[in-house]
Amino acid sequence: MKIATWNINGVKARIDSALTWLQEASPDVACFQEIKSTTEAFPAGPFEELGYNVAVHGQKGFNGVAVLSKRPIDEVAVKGLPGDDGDAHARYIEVLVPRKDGVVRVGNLYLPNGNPIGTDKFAYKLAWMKRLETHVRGLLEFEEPLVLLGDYNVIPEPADAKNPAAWREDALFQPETRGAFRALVNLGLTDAVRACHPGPGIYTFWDYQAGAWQKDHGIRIDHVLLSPQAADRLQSAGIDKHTRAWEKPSDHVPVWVELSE
DNA sequence: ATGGTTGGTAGCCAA
Repeated sequence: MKIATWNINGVKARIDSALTWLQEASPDVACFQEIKSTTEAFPAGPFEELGYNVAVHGQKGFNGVAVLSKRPIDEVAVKGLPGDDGDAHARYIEVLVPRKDGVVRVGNLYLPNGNPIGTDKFAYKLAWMKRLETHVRGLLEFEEPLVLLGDYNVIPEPADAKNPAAWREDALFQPETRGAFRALVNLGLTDAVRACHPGPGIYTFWDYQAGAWQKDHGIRIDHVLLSPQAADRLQSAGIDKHTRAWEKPSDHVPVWVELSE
Protein backbone atom coordinates (compact mmCIF):
# COMPACT_ATOMS: atom_id res chain seq x y z
CA MET A 1 0.00 0.00 0.00
CA LYS A 2 1.15 3.51 -0.81
CA ILE A 3 1.23 6.13 1.96
CA ALA A 4 2.15 9.74 1.22
CA THR A 5 2.67 13.11 2.89
CA TRP A 6 2.38 16.62 1.42
CA ASN A 7 2.48 20.03 3.03
CA ILE A 8 0.01 21.69 0.67
CA ASN A 9 0.26 25.20 2.21
CA GLY A 10 -3.46 25.97 2.21
CA VAL A 11 -6.16 23.57 1.06
CA LYS A 12 -8.23 26.32 -0.54
CA ALA A 13 -5.29 27.58 -2.60
CA ARG A 14 -4.17 24.04 -3.49
CA ILE A 15 -7.43 22.14 -4.02
CA ASP A 16 -6.97 21.71 -7.79
CA SER A 17 -3.32 20.66 -7.44
CA ALA A 18 -4.19 18.26 -4.63
CA LEU A 19 -6.91 16.60 -6.72
CA THR A 20 -4.64 16.34 -9.77
CA TRP A 21 -1.85 14.80 -7.71
CA LEU A 22 -4.19 12.32 -5.99
CA GLN A 23 -5.41 11.13 -9.38
CA GLU A 24 -1.91 10.63 -10.80
CA ALA A 25 -0.17 9.29 -7.67
CA SER A 26 -3.17 7.36 -6.34
CA PRO A 27 -1.92 6.90 -2.76
CA ASP A 28 -3.96 4.63 -0.49
CA VAL A 29 -3.37 7.11 2.32
CA ALA A 30 -2.51 10.79 1.82
CA CYS A 31 -1.52 13.02 4.73
CA PHE A 32 -1.73 16.79 4.29
CA GLN A 33 -0.25 19.50 6.50
CA GLU A 34 -0.81 23.24 6.68
CA ILE A 35 -4.36 22.97 5.40
CA LYS A 36 -4.95 26.41 7.00
CA SER A 37 -8.62 25.57 7.41
CA THR A 38 -11.00 24.74 10.21
CA THR A 39 -12.29 21.18 10.33
CA GLU A 40 -15.75 22.48 9.37
CA ALA A 41 -14.52 24.46 6.35
CA PHE A 42 -12.35 21.65 4.94
CA PRO A 43 -13.60 20.81 1.41
CA ALA A 44 -14.06 17.07 1.94
CA GLY A 45 -16.53 16.67 -0.94
CA PRO A 46 -14.11 16.72 -3.91
CA PHE A 47 -11.79 14.26 -2.14
CA GLU A 48 -14.68 11.93 -1.31
CA GLU A 49 -15.65 11.99 -4.98
CA LEU A 50 -12.19 10.52 -5.72
CA GLY A 51 -12.98 7.70 -3.31
CA TYR A 52 -11.26 8.96 -0.17
CA ASN A 53 -12.44 8.89 3.41
CA VAL A 54 -11.42 12.05 5.23
CA ALA A 55 -10.32 12.82 8.79
CA VAL A 56 -9.42 16.40 9.66
CA HIS A 57 -7.91 18.22 12.61
CA GLY A 58 -8.18 21.83 11.58
CA GLN A 59 -7.63 25.33 12.91
CA LYS A 60 -8.54 28.78 11.67
CA GLY A 61 -5.87 30.43 9.57
CA PHE A 62 -2.79 28.38 10.45
CA ASN A 63 -1.57 24.82 10.80
CA GLY A 64 -4.15 22.03 10.38
CA VAL A 65 -3.67 18.41 9.27
CA ALA A 66 -5.84 15.97 7.33
CA VAL A 67 -5.74 12.27 6.44
CA LEU A 68 -7.33 10.89 3.27
CA SER A 69 -7.72 7.13 2.97
CA LYS A 70 -9.17 4.94 0.24
CA ARG A 71 -9.71 2.27 2.88
CA PRO A 72 -12.13 2.99 5.71
CA ILE A 73 -10.54 4.80 8.65
CA ASP A 74 -11.08 2.30 11.48
CA GLU A 75 -10.38 4.84 14.18
CA VAL A 76 -9.14 8.39 14.64
CA ALA A 77 -6.88 7.56 17.57
CA VAL A 78 -5.50 11.03 18.37
CA LYS A 79 -6.23 14.65 17.47
CA GLY A 80 -3.59 17.06 18.76
CA LEU A 81 -0.21 15.95 20.08
CA PRO A 82 -0.57 14.65 23.67
CA GLY A 83 1.53 15.98 26.51
CA ASP A 84 0.40 19.60 26.89
CA ASP A 85 -3.26 20.46 27.44
CA GLY A 86 -2.44 24.14 26.93
CA ASP A 87 -1.26 23.60 23.35
CA ALA A 88 -4.13 24.37 20.97
CA HIS A 89 -2.14 24.09 17.70
CA ALA A 90 -3.64 21.59 15.24
CA ARG A 91 -0.43 19.80 14.27
CA TYR A 92 -1.08 16.08 14.76
CA ILE A 93 -3.66 13.48 13.82
CA GLU A 94 -3.29 9.71 14.15
CA VAL A 95 -5.48 7.10 12.50
CA LEU A 96 -5.77 3.33 12.15
CA VAL A 97 -6.23 1.92 8.65
CA PRO A 98 -6.91 -1.75 7.89
CA ARG A 99 -4.44 -3.95 6.04
CA LYS A 100 -4.17 -7.65 5.46
CA ASP A 101 -4.20 -9.46 8.82
CA GLY A 102 -4.13 -6.26 10.85
CA VAL A 103 -3.82 -2.50 10.81
CA VAL A 104 -1.31 0.20 9.99
CA ARG A 105 -1.12 3.16 12.36
CA VAL A 106 -0.51 6.48 10.59
CA GLY A 107 0.69 9.53 12.53
CA ASN A 108 0.45 12.72 10.45
CA LEU A 109 2.45 15.62 11.90
CA TYR A 110 3.25 19.25 11.22
CA LEU A 111 6.22 19.97 13.46
CA PRO A 112 6.66 23.62 14.52
CA ASN A 113 8.99 25.70 12.35
CA GLY A 114 10.67 27.26 15.37
CA ASN A 115 12.09 30.41 13.77
CA PRO A 116 13.60 32.65 14.84
CA ILE A 117 16.02 30.82 17.15
CA GLY A 118 16.36 32.17 20.67
CA THR A 119 12.64 32.92 20.96
CA ASP A 120 9.71 31.13 22.57
CA LYS A 121 8.92 29.72 19.13
CA PHE A 122 12.16 27.76 19.14
CA ALA A 123 11.53 26.59 22.71
CA TYR A 124 8.05 25.46 21.61
CA LYS A 125 9.58 23.48 18.74
CA LEU A 126 12.00 21.64 21.04
CA ALA A 127 9.28 20.98 23.63
CA TRP A 128 7.00 19.67 20.86
CA MET A 129 9.74 17.31 19.67
CA LYS A 130 10.20 16.02 23.23
CA ARG A 131 6.44 15.39 23.49
CA LEU A 132 6.54 13.58 20.14
CA GLU A 133 9.36 11.35 21.36
CA THR A 134 7.37 10.49 24.48
CA HIS A 135 4.25 9.72 22.43
CA VAL A 136 6.14 7.56 19.92
CA ARG A 137 7.88 5.68 22.72
CA GLY A 138 4.40 4.55 23.78
CA LEU A 139 3.29 3.69 20.25
CA LEU A 140 6.32 1.47 19.65
CA GLU A 141 5.16 -0.75 22.51
CA PHE A 142 2.28 -1.88 20.27
CA GLU A 143 4.87 -3.54 18.00
CA GLU A 144 2.70 -2.86 14.95
CA PRO A 145 3.36 -1.20 11.59
CA LEU A 146 3.57 2.53 12.34
CA VAL A 147 4.12 5.21 9.71
CA LEU A 148 5.05 8.55 11.28
CA LEU A 149 5.17 11.11 8.52
CA GLY A 150 4.78 14.75 7.69
CA ASP A 151 6.52 18.11 7.66
CA TYR A 152 9.18 17.67 10.36
CA ASN A 153 10.78 21.08 9.74
CA VAL A 154 14.12 19.35 10.39
CA ILE A 155 17.16 19.17 8.10
CA PRO A 156 18.72 15.99 9.54
CA GLU A 157 22.17 16.21 7.92
CA PRO A 158 24.25 18.64 5.84
CA ALA A 159 23.61 16.36 2.84
CA ASP A 160 19.92 17.25 3.16
CA ALA A 161 20.55 20.85 2.04
CA LYS A 162 21.95 22.18 -1.24
CA ASN A 163 23.74 24.90 0.73
CA PRO A 164 24.02 23.89 4.42
CA ALA A 165 25.80 27.12 5.38
CA ALA A 166 22.71 29.13 4.44
CA TRP A 167 20.74 27.31 7.19
CA ARG A 168 23.33 27.76 9.93
CA GLU A 169 21.18 30.21 11.92
CA ASP A 170 17.88 28.56 11.05
CA ALA A 171 15.75 26.61 13.54
CA LEU A 172 15.47 23.74 11.05
CA PHE A 173 19.22 23.03 11.23
CA GLN A 174 20.18 23.80 14.84
CA PRO A 175 22.20 21.16 16.75
CA GLU A 176 19.35 20.87 19.29
CA THR A 177 16.82 20.32 16.50
CA ARG A 178 18.96 17.72 14.76
CA GLY A 179 19.67 16.04 18.10
CA ALA A 180 15.98 15.78 18.93
CA PHE A 181 15.31 14.25 15.52
CA ARG A 182 18.14 11.74 16.02
CA ALA A 183 16.71 10.83 19.45
CA LEU A 184 13.37 10.11 17.79
CA VAL A 185 14.92 7.98 15.03
CA ASN A 186 17.09 6.21 17.61
CA LEU A 187 13.98 4.86 19.31
CA GLY A 188 14.13 2.37 16.43
CA LEU A 189 12.59 4.15 13.45
CA THR A 190 13.74 3.97 9.83
CA ASP A 191 14.01 7.10 7.64
CA ALA A 192 12.40 5.53 4.55
CA VAL A 193 13.66 7.99 1.93
CA ARG A 194 17.20 7.87 3.34
CA ALA A 195 17.07 4.06 3.33
CA CYS A 196 15.99 3.92 -0.33
CA HIS A 197 18.07 6.90 -1.56
CA PRO A 198 21.26 7.13 0.53
CA GLY A 199 22.94 9.81 -1.59
CA PRO A 200 22.69 13.61 -1.27
CA GLY A 201 20.55 15.95 -3.38
CA ILE A 202 17.04 14.71 -2.45
CA TYR A 203 14.95 17.70 -1.38
CA THR A 204 11.30 18.19 -0.42
CA PHE A 205 11.10 22.00 0.03
CA TRP A 206 12.19 24.98 -2.01
CA ASP A 207 11.42 28.45 -0.65
CA TYR A 208 9.20 30.73 -2.72
CA GLN A 209 11.78 33.48 -2.26
CA ALA A 210 15.02 34.39 -4.03
CA GLY A 211 14.60 31.89 -6.87
CA ALA A 212 15.24 28.89 -4.62
CA TRP A 213 13.50 26.46 -7.00
CA GLN A 214 15.30 27.75 -10.10
CA LYS A 215 18.65 27.41 -8.29
CA ASP A 216 17.68 24.03 -6.77
CA HIS A 217 18.35 25.60 -3.37
CA GLY A 218 16.32 22.91 -1.63
CA ILE A 219 16.19 21.11 1.71
CA ARG A 220 14.85 17.73 2.83
CA ILE A 221 12.49 18.41 5.74
CA ASP A 222 9.46 16.19 4.99
CA HIS A 223 10.09 12.68 6.25
CA VAL A 224 8.51 9.23 6.53
CA LEU A 225 9.67 7.33 9.60
CA LEU A 226 8.79 3.64 10.00
CA SER A 227 8.54 1.33 13.00
CA PRO A 228 10.44 -1.97 12.62
CA GLN A 229 7.21 -3.74 11.63
CA ALA A 230 6.60 -1.15 8.89
CA ALA A 231 10.26 -1.07 7.80
CA ASP A 232 10.12 -4.84 7.28
CA ARG A 233 7.46 -4.13 4.63
CA LEU A 234 9.25 -1.22 2.90
CA GLN A 235 9.40 -1.72 -0.85
CA SER A 236 10.19 1.74 -2.19
CA ALA A 237 10.12 5.44 -1.33
CA GLY A 238 10.14 8.57 -3.44
CA ILE A 239 9.47 12.24 -3.94
CA ASP A 240 7.09 13.79 -6.49
CA LYS A 241 9.44 16.64 -7.37
CA HIS A 242 7.62 17.61 -10.57
CA THR A 243 4.74 19.14 -8.61
CA ARG A 244 7.04 22.01 -7.53
CA ALA A 245 7.11 23.16 -11.19
CA TRP A 246 3.30 23.34 -11.39
CA GLU A 247 1.46 26.62 -11.58
CA LYS A 248 0.69 28.00 -8.10
CA PRO A 249 2.81 25.31 -6.41
CA SER A 250 3.13 24.49 -2.74
CA ASP A 251 6.66 25.18 -1.50
CA HIS A 252 6.78 21.49 -0.47
CA VAL A 253 6.45 18.39 -2.67
CA PRO A 254 4.83 15.02 -1.85
CA VAL A 255 6.88 12.22 -0.28
CA TRP A 256 5.67 8.62 -0.35
CA VAL A 257 6.42 5.04 0.61
CA GLU A 258 5.19 1.76 -0.80
CA LEU A 259 4.68 -0.97 1.81
CA SER A 260 3.82 -4.60 1.17
CA GLU A 261 0.68 -5.90 2.89
C1' DA B 1 24.17 40.87 5.05
C1' DT B 2 19.98 41.50 3.09
C1' DG B 3 15.83 40.65 0.70
C1' DG B 4 13.08 37.95 -1.54
C1' DT B 5 7.29 35.26 -2.04
C1' DT B 6 3.07 33.08 -0.69
C1' DG B 7 -1.41 32.15 2.04
C1' DG B 8 -4.89 33.62 5.23
C1' DT B 9 -6.86 37.17 6.99
C1' DA B 10 -8.44 41.77 7.78
C1' DG B 11 -3.98 44.34 10.08
C1' DC B 12 0.17 42.02 9.75
C1' DC B 13 1.52 37.15 11.01
C1' DA B 14 3.56 32.68 9.79
C1' DA B 15 6.46 30.40 6.95
